[in-house]
Amino acid sequence: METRELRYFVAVAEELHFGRAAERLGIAQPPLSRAISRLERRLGATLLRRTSRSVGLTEAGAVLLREARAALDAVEAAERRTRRAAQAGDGTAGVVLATKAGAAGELLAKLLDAYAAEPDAVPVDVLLCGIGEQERLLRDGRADVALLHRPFDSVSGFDVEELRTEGQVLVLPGGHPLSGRASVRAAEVSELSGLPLPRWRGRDGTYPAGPGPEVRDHAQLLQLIGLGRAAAVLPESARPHLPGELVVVPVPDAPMVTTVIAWPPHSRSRGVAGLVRTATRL
Amino acid sequence: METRELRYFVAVAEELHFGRAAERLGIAQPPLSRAISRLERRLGATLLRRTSRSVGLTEAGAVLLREARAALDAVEAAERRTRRAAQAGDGTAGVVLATKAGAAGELLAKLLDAYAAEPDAVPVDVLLCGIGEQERLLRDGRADVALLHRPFDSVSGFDVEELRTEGQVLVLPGGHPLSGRASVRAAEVSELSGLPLPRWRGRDGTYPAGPGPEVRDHAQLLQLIGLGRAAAVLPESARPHLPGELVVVPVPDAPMVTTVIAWPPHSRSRGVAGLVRTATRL
DNA sequence: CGGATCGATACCCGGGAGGTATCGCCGGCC
DNA sequence: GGCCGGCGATACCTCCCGGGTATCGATCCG
Repeated sequence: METRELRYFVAVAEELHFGRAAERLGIAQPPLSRAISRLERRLGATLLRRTSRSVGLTEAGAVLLREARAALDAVEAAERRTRRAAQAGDGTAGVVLATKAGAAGELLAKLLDAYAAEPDAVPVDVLLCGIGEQERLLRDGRADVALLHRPFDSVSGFDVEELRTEGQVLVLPGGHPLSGRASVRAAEVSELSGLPLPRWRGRDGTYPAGPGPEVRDHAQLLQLIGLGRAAAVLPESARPHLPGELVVVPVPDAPMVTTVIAWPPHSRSRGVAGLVRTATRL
Repeated sequence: METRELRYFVAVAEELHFGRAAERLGIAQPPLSRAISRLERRLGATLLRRTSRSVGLTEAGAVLLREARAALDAVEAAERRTRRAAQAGDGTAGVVLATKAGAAGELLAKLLDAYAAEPDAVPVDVLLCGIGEQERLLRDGRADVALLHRPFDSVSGFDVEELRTEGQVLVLPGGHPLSGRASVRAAEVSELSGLPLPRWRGRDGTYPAGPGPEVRDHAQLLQLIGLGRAAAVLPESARPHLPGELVVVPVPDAPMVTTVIAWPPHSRSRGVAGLVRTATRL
């Protein structure tokens, strides 16, 4: 199977419409039809169920869609990482580290400082990204290593080292009834009088249904809390970055948050290895 | 990048010789040269350093070799899993479970029994394989799920659920001086009088250097122990399968062995999901 | 210095990727 | 019910590129 065929198939499987898929691919519809037929013939499998009014995935097609996405990510990653390795001169190929904007601030600073002091350090590019974006970057090669937060981020398919585990705290606008409490139970948080929890943007760009304001990053969230329009449960380490007018109450029975450093399993380049070693010794 | 180009590059990078690589690929040498040049031009990277007498990898070439292998595995897996999903009729696509021959016997039996009793069970093909082979099978799509033993098998890049943790025991021929002992320390094992530990075959087909017989599977090993030519440290669960003339002594300070069920992160098909669910409930 | 080895280059051929035109099927609509 | 419009498949053409053979040029070796 050639990657072109996989790209074609993914386009059709996502659009469920040959015409639109062809347009998206920048080719005409007939070559696309032919390519898919040939793919089906070579695989000995029916991938799409077509009536002349609609297109649907078969069981085998659904399998190929999942697998093809993973394979295309891997190919794309190969291309990107090679390009990067080439353009930085031999030996000094930099490393791209992805991290959530507005989280893990002082840990990141300590890591970068400590690593820069290592004898064999290579340049590190830091990529600040939105919620849930790191997984994607790591998979398609735009990043080489990432700081993730379990259980929020999926680490599935990556090698990880745990760096730190911490509890969570409830962040409230000043003057809220709960703001004087020494601690709050998780159950109480879900029924906060008048203060809805925010809805984070999912990795597909949509928001889950329900009440609460739609939120894309920490800055937005903190502003909303300051305005008395929301409350949120965040890892303890967010505390130093909070503006003074917000109040913090520990939530002892909220799930623990573990910060991990993650990298694709096969890519133990010198830069990644050094960064991971430094991080675990922090 | 097309998979053909990746295959070509991997062949040359492994052989470090255009002629042999071309032969291995079943094409002539000139098209191969051209294909590699074009790949380099498109990537804007020098992948190979050629003198007319020898070929060597550049930094970027080494990166591409690692990444290309992973990408080709993913493409191959996509192809194989799709073929399998297609040939079993819709909905009842079977699952291939890889496990080490001669290990995890009764756990496997219990798992298969329990899963077969589930209402939505699909057929399970069991693939008995050699040491370290499961990782490969899982990566290139010949298997969908595997039973692995940490820390012996690498689980890097897979999703896992832990099933059982157990200690290890020393297996000796009857009549050996240590055979009467209630337990042995790990340090003592490495200096067993006259009984070398076996050398397992690595995943590349070679054996590590050192004394001790070369061993490929458990049957061979047990026979050698019976002949008084070797001793071995094995997980406790191997005990019921041992022939009567062998003696077993616990090694309390040997590393614990964890049996895990592992699967590729993106492939949570119905069959795999069910199998994993059953396994964790065992 | 001549031969052997090996990658690059030159040149040719055929298949396949891509395009346009058109067909056949089907659902909806007046 | 018949006509139209949307959509995927088919037919047919073109041209690029993957693959082949012949040969060159460099380098190492005897």
